[in-house]
Amino acid sequence: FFTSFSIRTPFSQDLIVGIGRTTHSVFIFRTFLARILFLCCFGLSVPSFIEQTYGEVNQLGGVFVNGRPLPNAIRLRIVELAQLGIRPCDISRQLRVSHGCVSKILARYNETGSILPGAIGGSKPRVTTPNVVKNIREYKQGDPGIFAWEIRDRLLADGVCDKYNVPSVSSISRILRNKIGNLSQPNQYESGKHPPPQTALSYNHIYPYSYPNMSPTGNPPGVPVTAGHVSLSRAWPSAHTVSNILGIRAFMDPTAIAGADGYPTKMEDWGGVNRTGFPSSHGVNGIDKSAIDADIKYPQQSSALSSYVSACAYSPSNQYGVYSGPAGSYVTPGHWQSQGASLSHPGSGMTMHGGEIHSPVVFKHPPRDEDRKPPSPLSKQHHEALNSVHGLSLPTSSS
DNA sequence: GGCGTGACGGTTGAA
DNA sequence: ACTTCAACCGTCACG
Repeated sequence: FFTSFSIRTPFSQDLIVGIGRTTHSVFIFRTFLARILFLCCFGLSVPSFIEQTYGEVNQLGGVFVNGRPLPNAIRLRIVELAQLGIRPCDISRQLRVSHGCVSKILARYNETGSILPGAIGGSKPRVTTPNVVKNIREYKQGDPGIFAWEIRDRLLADGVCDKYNVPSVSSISRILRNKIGNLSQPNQYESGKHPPPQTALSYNHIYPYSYPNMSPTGNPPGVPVTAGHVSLSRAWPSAHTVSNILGIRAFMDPTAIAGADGYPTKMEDWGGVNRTGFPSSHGVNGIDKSAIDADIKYPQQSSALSSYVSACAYSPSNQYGVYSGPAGSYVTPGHWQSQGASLSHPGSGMTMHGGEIHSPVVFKHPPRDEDRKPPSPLSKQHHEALNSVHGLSLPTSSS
């Protein structure tokens, strides 16, 4: 079979050699080594070179970076072409992106109105926020014999949590064990003991961030620096307590008794834990740094895509690497800027213009029937318009 | 032949 | 500074 691979010099665009039948990392790697040798010969730094030139070629001859999202420009193009009535299979061939990817991007766009990929990496917002821990502590203080499942029920009943972000019973048990300690035991050993200074640290010693609902003292409103932090954490039972005999770490390890305030407030007071709750943290003002970064790293990208970029989850470094374009170089520097694409979202009826990268636009809208109807066959005018606008050579027959 | 879907190998970033 | 882990990615192959 044939394998396509790319050759790149630091001074030129990639040259795609051959027509791909399958991805063949060996050739990529061989080229990779050749590039390193090349650069070493010219005294260029390898690291900067490495970060720019990895990538693979798919069966269609398109270049992609495994694990990384397609550039926004390509994502935008996929949506544009779909709106012009081009079938996904034709888009796939035209842009040399796998049809699975085209399908996925279009499905996501129809659902969310955004062309952006989801948030990559990170962790789910924690459910054991300081407020939750505080309530758990109060429940435990009020009823030292309360069971974890009862606490869970009370968190729900009191509206502290909803069914989506209520901690599991095991989480509550862990909180009781590690962060609250055994409240049912009297703190008979507390008197006269002074805690290590580090136990009194507030959030901001470790998480010096400021959050909208966080007071300058590092304590969230409504979560005062209370007994759990001060008195409970400073109970140091003797080595002869049942807890110590049983080897419960919370009593032996000062760091395990940080108390509720030991939590970072970064994720506190999440309204919900579903993934769609993430976006605002990444892009409070719609198009955030991430999108801008992406544009910087993909100079071929269009500023017009901003209008497709909702404030959805999007990690700042979500896109990098080299998309030298597929073999056909369907994306060339400057092309996107110059196309002046004026595109309307089917649901929003908005018109897209270039140079509006800072405008936050959220396209979330209920899917409409006309959004999902099968595209009408391309008219000749459509073809001509598309060719003139995008510089694409579209197939004249639909299949 | 078109398309939805899941496995796969990969990246990312909070914990 | 490093590791872990669960999110995401696009490709590929299958039905």
